[in-house]
Amino acid sequence: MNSEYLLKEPAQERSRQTVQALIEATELILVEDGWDKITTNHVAERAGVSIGTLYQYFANKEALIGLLLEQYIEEQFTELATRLADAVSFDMTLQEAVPHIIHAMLEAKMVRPELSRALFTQAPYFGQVELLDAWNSQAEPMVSAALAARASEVRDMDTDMAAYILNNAMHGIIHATVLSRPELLDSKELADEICELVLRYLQA
Amino acid sequence: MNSEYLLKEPAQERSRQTVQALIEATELILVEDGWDKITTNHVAERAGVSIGTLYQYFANKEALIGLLLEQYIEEQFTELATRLADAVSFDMTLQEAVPHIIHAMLEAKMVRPELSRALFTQAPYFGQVELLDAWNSQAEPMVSAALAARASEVRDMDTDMAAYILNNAMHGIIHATVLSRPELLDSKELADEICELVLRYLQA
DNA sequence: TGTGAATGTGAGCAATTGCTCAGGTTTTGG
DNA sequence: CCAAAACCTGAGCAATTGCTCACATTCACA
Repeated sequence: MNSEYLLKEPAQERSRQTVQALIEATELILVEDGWDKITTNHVAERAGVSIGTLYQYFANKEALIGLLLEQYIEEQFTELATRLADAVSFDMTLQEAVPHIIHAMLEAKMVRPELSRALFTQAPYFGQVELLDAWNSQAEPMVSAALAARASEVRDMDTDMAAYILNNAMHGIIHATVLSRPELLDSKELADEICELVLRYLQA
Repeated sequence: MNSEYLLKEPAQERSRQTVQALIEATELILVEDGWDKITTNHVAERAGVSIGTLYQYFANKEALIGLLLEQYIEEQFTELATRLADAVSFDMTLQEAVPHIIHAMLEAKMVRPELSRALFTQAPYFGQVELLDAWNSQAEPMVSAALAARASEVRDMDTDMAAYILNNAMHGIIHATVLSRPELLDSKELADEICELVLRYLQA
């Protein structure tokens, strides 16, 4: 718990569950009924909680969605980080490491796919651009640093620009796939082709 | 005029202008005040038209946005098609043609950038996935065919898959740039790097 | 010039929204 | 045990929403 989106920190276990119930109700309504069915009254009712209680922890409707998003993005990020830590080590060659990374990213997107999809199809991006920026401001330097560290294996390049390109190209592909071709997400064909794109871009 | 989003076809010039005024008011409100300020009353008022008139041509709020989107996407598409027809011919090599195409796509995105941005940051994707699919169902076969026609210049590949990858990778980059780094849109650096990505992916 | 079709009006309704507040219940800690 | 803090309740208000309908105006054209 603890977030800029919370009006006050729940101190007891009871209230911590209340807040979580509210977030889960928000998610459920978003996934099942869509963005414009998310109303404070509706969320409170679905969470089995009074509307007054909702307003003790959330300043307004936006805060509710803000916290849901924050949690989702953090989950995605740690999900990815875990898989990377498991599968990638520095004695791998670039040709070995890239497929693992691609695979990890595709797998991360398959966690809670309904929420992934709902977020992208239903949510107005209002206020989310900053969150995407926040994601990129974490991911891009990591990629850039990784590329710099492997300078001997890749062509001479502006690693910041390359990280920007790779990051957004991959997101574009994955994003489109989640939306329109979810069945492709765990296909070897797609993963292989993304690897091709990335490796060819990097190779000397 | 004439669209599935129109409740009835405006027959006289007067009503054609009314419908256009409503669409423009919708766009103005979206760009200036944001998605959730688009209310039928508000749109009608801003268009200088009675609310009753609005409901003679549009079944509901969604139709209003639907038509705006339809017009925007068509505009983007013809914009791109024109630039491509102007700049790309078949006696160009792949290395010559690709930069022109990239340039055309970046330039197309710079038309009505405020609307581009507003659409992506403000609009719930509800009902837009189909429109993106529609775009892709036009663009992907074109790219795929172009690749097939240049089979001698590119590596052996599944041209459908390659078109899918390239299309969405490019959109991912351009999309992110419109949102967070609009000043990069007409930079040579970005265009060059995208060319590098595409050409390296295609080359034998 | 007259008549029907096309177009336009706007007060206002039924429903919904975000949110408040005065007061009740539960938990904590001394 | 008890008081203060933490937590919870839900009726209901002010504002807004999408939308209707009875009626007025303008147009095409015979």
